[in-house]
Amino acid sequence: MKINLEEIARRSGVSRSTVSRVVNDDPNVNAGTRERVKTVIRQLNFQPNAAARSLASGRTRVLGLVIPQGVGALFADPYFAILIQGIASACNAHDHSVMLWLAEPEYERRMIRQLLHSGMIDGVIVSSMLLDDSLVPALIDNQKPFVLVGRHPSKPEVNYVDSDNENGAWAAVAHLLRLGRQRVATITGPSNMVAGADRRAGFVRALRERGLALDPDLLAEGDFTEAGGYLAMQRLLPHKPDALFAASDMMAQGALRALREAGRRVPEDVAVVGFDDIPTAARLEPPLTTVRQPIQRLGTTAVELLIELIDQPGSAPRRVLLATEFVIRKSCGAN
Amino acid sequence: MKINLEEIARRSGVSRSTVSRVVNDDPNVNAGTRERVKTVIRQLNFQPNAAARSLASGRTRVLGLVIPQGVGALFADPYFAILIQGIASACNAHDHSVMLWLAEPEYERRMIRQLLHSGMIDGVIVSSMLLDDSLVPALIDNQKPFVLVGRHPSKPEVNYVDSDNENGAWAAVAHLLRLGRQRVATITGPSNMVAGADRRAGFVRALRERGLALDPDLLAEGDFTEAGGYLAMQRLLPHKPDALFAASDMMAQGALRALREAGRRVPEDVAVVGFDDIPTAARLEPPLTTVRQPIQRLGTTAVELLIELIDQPGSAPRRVLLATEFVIRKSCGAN
DNA sequence: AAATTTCTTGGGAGCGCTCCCAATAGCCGA
DNA sequence: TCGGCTATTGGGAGCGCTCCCAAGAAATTT
Repeated sequence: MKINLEEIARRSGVSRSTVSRVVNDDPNVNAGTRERVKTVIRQLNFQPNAAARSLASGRTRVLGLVIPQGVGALFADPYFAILIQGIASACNAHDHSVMLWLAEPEYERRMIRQLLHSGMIDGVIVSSMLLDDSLVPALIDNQKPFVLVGRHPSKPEVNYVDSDNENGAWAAVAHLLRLGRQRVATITGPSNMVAGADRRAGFVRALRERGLALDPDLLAEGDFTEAGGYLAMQRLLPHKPDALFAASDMMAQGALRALREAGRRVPEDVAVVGFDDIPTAARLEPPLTTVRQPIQRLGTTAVELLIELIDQPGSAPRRVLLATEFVIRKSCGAN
Repeated sequence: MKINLEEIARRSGVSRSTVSRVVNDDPNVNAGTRERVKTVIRQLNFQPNAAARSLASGRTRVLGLVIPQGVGALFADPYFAILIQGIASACNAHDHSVMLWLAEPEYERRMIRQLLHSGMIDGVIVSSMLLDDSLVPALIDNQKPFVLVGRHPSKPEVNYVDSDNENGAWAAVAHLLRLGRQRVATITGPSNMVAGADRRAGFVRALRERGLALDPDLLAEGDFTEAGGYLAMQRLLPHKPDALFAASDMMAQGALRALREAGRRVPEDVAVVGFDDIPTAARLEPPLTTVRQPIQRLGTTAVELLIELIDQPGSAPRRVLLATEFVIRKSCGAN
């Protein structure tokens, strides 16, 4: 049996319009009528048709989530899983749904067209990893509301949520220096990702504040993966660092493996600090000192920002930096 | 400027109907006309309105993906990330989209209503972990096409895709026995998940085939997490196992940690085999022998099955078991 | 040459909802 | 008692598309 507004209306002796008002919590309905209609709705388990609704209203209550596919390797990092969880959870709480788009190069053109012109979604959350993403300009040109998870360096007018990567990194490195470490090395993220650049900036600033110069031999570029961290650490080893700041826990894990193989003790010979505080960080050997970033809150905040943006188009751009937390465990040699 | 079928029709000198035919690749269009229309469509970057389309046709070309929220801990396992990737990728290839639903208990009622009655999606993929899921009966009652990722034990009529967990586990344990191990222990998954039960069944069968009885002291229940594996191993240690089959790599990782702390050498004192072949398995200490399951293909297969099911409702239920692959590394003591 | 079939096209009738305006009923104060 | 208010309700007009039927043109048959 086909059940729609009209059917509910018939069964509760009112008009389609009144049922619509009840469904949408319009206050202009008599309290008794409202109850009567609601009862019928519950009885029939009625749910208004989403397509008809968005066709008539122009809103879908669906948010798009775009995640760069990259190599599948990136997915080994729990970061995305937790982010997705935060986003989905906030969407639930705000009665929205999430549509997921993995940005695979071969589908990108179609993806952008769908995102922008099909009317499927009201706004987009972009987990922005790459600096040269063609998606952001397209979104701006087409006035599609969107929020970046991760700061965007060049366009000042975009809305974003990010962890305070620079200060987080700064705190970690400052701590290592305060402990008396002399040769602090770093494994950075890829240079084309903002998060990597920001953490590196924090590293540099901490050195500067102590009057130390940046020794290029003590800086190795990684790719946020375990394997990348392992290789980077092998490049650093000949230069005898006595401390390491790795720009992600996955890379720190790889570095620990390289150190172990080389017979260096952690933290005695080399103190190690990571970034992220992924679930396994506390269970590494030794437990990893790290900078915790609130990944889940990154997601919920992005959703809230985006929904505001959809409700009030043209409001001033908003940028949110969430504080990180320095978590001391064994690997830095001070607890 | 508002651009729709009618507008494209006007600009290319044909009717709305003809444009619709072109958009939908209907063969009944003159080749010349088709080209003309396509040119205009490309020029204006036209994308048909999704809401109108599904309102008129009753199809949305959107698949729902339901993942049990559980404790966030589950998300630390790369399994879901890879599965999502497989599903999203296959959806792209078939010109569908994915809508993501994390099954949080407090939203479950609304979720089920939306899933079933809002017409938002054409079908559902359920990453079925729990035996007693109330979603499955609801889907059956409402004739919503759906596919389970993970075998369903009780309802024979449901469609599912799964890894061949039992044979995979059997192969691993048979290998350990063939190497001459006498006291093979296992850390199982939670008893309310089918994958856990199936892997345990494979373990038992391998023992039986060698005429060995199941020693309850050598069986500990875990929860597919690293921490769970660690605790389970501690319970097993007093019973002096000389080999371990862990029902997931994450649990194997925890077990390795417990063994290391207890001063047991792997593989000399205890040979260890995991299950999954997650990206980090090869980088554990020692590299983990494991049963690789094709997680990504689980996802793509589920999508293909579901789309078939949507196109041909009422076809015979289909069940697919994908073969696993035994991957030998250091931790089992034979390579 | 007429009749039939095939190819191609156009237009009407919805799909189920929201939005707007008009209509009715009930209420107030003068 | 009457005009003007407000509270509540009903119904028409789309939103942009698909589906179906019919019509004309072109091609084929007899």
